Amino acid sequence: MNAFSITGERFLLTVRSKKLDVIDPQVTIRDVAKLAGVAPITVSRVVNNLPGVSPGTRDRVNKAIAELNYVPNAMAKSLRSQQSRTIALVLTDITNPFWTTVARGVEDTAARKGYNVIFCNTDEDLEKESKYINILLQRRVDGLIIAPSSNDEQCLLSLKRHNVPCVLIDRRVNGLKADVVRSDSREGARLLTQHLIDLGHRRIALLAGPFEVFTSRERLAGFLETMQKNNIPVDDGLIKEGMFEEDGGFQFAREILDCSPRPTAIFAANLSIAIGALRALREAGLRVPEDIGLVCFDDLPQASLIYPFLTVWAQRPYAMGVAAAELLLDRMTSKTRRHKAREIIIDADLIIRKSCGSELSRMREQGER
Amino acid sequence: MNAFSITGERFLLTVRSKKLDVIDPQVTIRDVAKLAGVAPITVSRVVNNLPGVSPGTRDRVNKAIAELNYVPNAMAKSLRSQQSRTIALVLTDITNPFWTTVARGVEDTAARKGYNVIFCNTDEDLEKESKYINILLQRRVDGLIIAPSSNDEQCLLSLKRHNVPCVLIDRRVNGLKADVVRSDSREGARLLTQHLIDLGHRRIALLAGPFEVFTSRERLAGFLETMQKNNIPVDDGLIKEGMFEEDGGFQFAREILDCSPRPTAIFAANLSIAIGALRALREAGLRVPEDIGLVCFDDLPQASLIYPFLTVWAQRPYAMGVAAAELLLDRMTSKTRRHKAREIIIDADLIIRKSCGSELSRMREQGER
DNA sequence: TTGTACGCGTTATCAT
DNA sequence: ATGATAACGCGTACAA
Repeated sequence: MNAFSITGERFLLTVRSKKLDVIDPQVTIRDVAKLAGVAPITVSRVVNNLPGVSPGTRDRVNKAIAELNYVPNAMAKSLRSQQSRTIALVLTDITNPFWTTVARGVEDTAARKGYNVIFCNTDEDLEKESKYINILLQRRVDGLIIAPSSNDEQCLLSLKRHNVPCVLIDRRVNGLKADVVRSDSREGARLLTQHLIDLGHRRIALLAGPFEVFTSRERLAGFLETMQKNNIPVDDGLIKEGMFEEDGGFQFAREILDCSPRPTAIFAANLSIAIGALRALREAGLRVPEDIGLVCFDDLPQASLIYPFLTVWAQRPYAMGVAAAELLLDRMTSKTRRHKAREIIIDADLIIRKSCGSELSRMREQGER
Repeated sequence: MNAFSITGERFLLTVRSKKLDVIDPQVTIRDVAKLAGVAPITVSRVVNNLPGVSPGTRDRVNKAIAELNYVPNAMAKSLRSQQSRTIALVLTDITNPFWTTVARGVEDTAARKGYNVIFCNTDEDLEKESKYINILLQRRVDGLIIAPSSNDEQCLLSLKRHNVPCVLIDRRVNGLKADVVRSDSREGARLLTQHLIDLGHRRIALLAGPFEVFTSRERLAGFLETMQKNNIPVDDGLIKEGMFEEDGGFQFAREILDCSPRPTAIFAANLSIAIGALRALREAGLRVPEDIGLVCFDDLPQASLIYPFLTVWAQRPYAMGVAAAELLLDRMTSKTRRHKAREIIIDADLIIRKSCGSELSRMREQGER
């Protein structure tokens, strides 16, 4: 190697590059130092705006940086500093408008504080989830926000073991003491159910999400509580457990329409399910709310326009994303990693659009009794 | 330091950790090696499933890994291997269903090949864009997929300079020779316009996106071409340039409704604009398509249900995401970085939902002439 | 104000 | 089959 030093550093550099099979030579802090005639550490000080560099030197260094198009290597920096300035967002499906908006909240917040976001879709699949977590652990993400796809705490425990700050979003995991940002699903379910009951509905179908998921159980609980409180018997045949997906909503709505007496209203556990159900209703020639009531969780910005009839429990996914990211960043930067788990409940709104029960459905129901 | 060696490595390890102010000691390949009684490189071989390790040794190493909960450090690996196994996705707004779906396509494809995805929202803001690109350059992402927010090639040139493979998605940048994955906006605009014309419309308003954006110009071009081809004069007052956002659509639609004679149809450059316009139309008490025609770019999975009246040019964002990721990964892994730029055009479909011109609007138009 | 020496956790290279 | 050594690019600790 020393033989090359006669020809100067640039040549040596090229040789090194060839060995690594890279076409463009990586310009390192050392190259800049050489060109500016200073030590690497001085360049480091300039790049990071640290004190202790004379204006003249600073200038020379900056010129060298510009000339060489030097871009600091964040990976090397991370290796040294033991922080990647990266967080991960693990959710079920970015395609769902709810998660999309959460993601935007997280990214905005992270970016503001100088963090980048890696996102992962688990599709509610535990295997994918644990695979991702493993990878993220290897990546040494500084923290992660996750919507756990089940109650299995295994994956999450491995995060704890490795001391990776973690915020659960939207869902709690039973028995796991961890930070959570969510909205009050039980309360939402209570209000939606009560709304239907107030409109005169008694036979109400629940198209639920997977009970493996906390949020889903909460919605079920809120529904049952409220039915009970109003002394309305619950027909188990009208409770369907499925994925938080459109196809399930479609399928179940169909099945439910075959029940007799037919339910006069449907409570969909989220918007996807509601949309699927809506498809089935249209197919059956039923109008909402004239012929059958429909309420659900989640909203869309354009919902008033698109679904002028749909009463919803509108969570605030953007706020949830922001809150989760802020809590996480807080955990990451706080000196002490020992702390009590926090649970942040983000407000949500009951948005009542048109009455979901009409005279018609009320009459029909009375006839059924 | 040597003083501690009497007490064994574990203690030494703890001491080091204290210095770094980390609670949980980082378990390194060396710790595993010590415990298994082998050299670090041997552990490396086991972890990476390389040959040249006897079954017995492999076993001992695996046991040590399990006991210590060793997780390889991907940053160190990256530093060494000069690849981060990370790609970036830079788009305007993940909240837009079109981009959401692109993102999903990209992530699925990347994950399949062992890459993670960092996503960034530029909001069509050049400053944000170049800031992100700079950060991603520092991060040494192995490649990036970007929807450029303008025709400014500066940011992108810096990518070229540093030899970072890059695929443009949805939009070309004039004068920049680069890989692109997009759909044929001009053709889509032609077909949508012709569709309106065939229905008898002659006064058609165009609510366009920013002409700074390639896609937007293409849609304008297709519109103009088709009008011209049909010998229909174009009223400049009926062409509005705005963002690809709902509020603009709302605003412009209002303005356009004040024109006299009022246009009989609206061509919205994307779905957000169309939704905004729809709001304005409803406010004005106009129904689609009975009172006014409306067509647009982009579709939603549920569109048939939600907008049973809306004729659209349905691009295939998922396929676009997949294609972009595949092209990018291909560029990244191909030995030779010199190549001709490729342009991949992803099919799209004209989805005609109900007639967008009715007898009513045709009659009104004739009366106007 | 500026520089030297070393270590962050891996792996390529070469030697045994 | 296994290991010693060096290097990836940067920043801390300490010295000058």
